[in-house]
Amino acid sequence: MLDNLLDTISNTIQITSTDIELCRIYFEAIEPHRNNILEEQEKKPQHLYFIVSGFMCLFYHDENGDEVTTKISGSNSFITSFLSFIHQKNAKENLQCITDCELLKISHSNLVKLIDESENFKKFSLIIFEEAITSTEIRANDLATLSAEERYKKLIKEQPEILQNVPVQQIASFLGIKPESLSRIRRKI
Amino acid sequence: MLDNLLDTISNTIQITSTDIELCRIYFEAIEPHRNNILEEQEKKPQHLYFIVSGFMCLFYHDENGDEVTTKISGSNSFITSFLSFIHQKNAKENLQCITDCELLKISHSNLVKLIDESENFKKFSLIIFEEAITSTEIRANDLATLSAEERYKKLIKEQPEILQNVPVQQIASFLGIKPESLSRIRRKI
DNA sequence: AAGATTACTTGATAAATGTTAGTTAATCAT
DNA sequence: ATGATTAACTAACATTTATCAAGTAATCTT
Repeated sequence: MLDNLLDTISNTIQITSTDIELCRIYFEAIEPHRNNILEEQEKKPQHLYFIVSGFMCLFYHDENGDEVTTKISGSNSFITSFLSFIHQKNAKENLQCITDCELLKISHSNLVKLIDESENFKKFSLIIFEEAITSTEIRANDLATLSAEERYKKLIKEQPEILQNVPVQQIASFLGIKPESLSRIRRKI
Repeated sequence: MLDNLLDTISNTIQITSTDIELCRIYFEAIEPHRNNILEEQEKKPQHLYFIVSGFMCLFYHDENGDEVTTKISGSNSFITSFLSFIHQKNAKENLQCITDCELLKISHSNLVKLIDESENFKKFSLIIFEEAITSTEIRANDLATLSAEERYKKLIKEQPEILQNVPVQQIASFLGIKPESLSRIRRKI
């Protein structure tokens, strides 16, 4: 499991054998099942998660109690309520497993230690958070400028695995449309 | 002009007379005219701006060359291409004056100094950046869950001054709709 | 395995938004 | 000030998306 993490990290930055040892110490492997909620809305996010295998999402309940999916991630990516995690404030979203997952998690305090002990991880964690923020900006701009169909096509192109692994309802919510509309778009294409 | 800045800061954190002195040193007053572009797409953002009076926006040119407005701000708020500014990378947006403006600007290197010399400003700048990110998240969620009319009503409620000061085209772009649709919504309400 | 529940699809219709084009109003340049 | 350009509004029509209701498929529970 750790190998996936190390591979992903080394795709972005150079890491030393000490860094590898630090990962071994600070990351913990867990294998939660489908539908498990690992972090909750209105609570401080405890961990940053690396997805070795499986799919996870962030969602919140709106005024009507409906679930709104704000992020969907698959293998070899990091996920948490990023901004809330960084500042250790209450999260606005729940973090949930969409499928059974193999994860590596690190607590906020251990991440602080890790960053403290390794300049490489300092750099790397900045990149992760930066990417998370950038992807939110891109989501906003896509919602503002693309039609539902264009957003769906873009999703297929960029993360095709999502189609086989994530329920239509969640994909629709993430795309900002109703499940019925997504059904229609899928049939048409 | 500095008073507006100091008032705004002290709404959020406690500041000392030393802090006030630091502001005097590091912030520079400028009065750019309507339509002036202060920071450009594909270049490193040079400054963080505090709007004493006037309105500013961030926009980018999409594939078709159309302008997409991603942020509109008025008096007593901070604006720049936040993420790019923080990491001193090329901006994805232009920063433009919508009206004639009175601004206070601080360069990236001076902000670093300011943060270094005052724990209060360190805290405060974190809050500014956090708010910028949060507002992007809210924009994305609004675009995903609200109708054009609901988004417009929300904008009226939260920033009514925008209506009198920002061209319809830019408001429409920010709301993710066509100017004609916004015209219709305005007439109806 | 059988029934109950939930997820997905389909169809008919309504509502919202986009498109095109023309008109009026506002702004700009000389 | 005047004509030229740009912005905003309006209307008719087209397209997209939502809503409601029903049917089928998949999953869960016992």
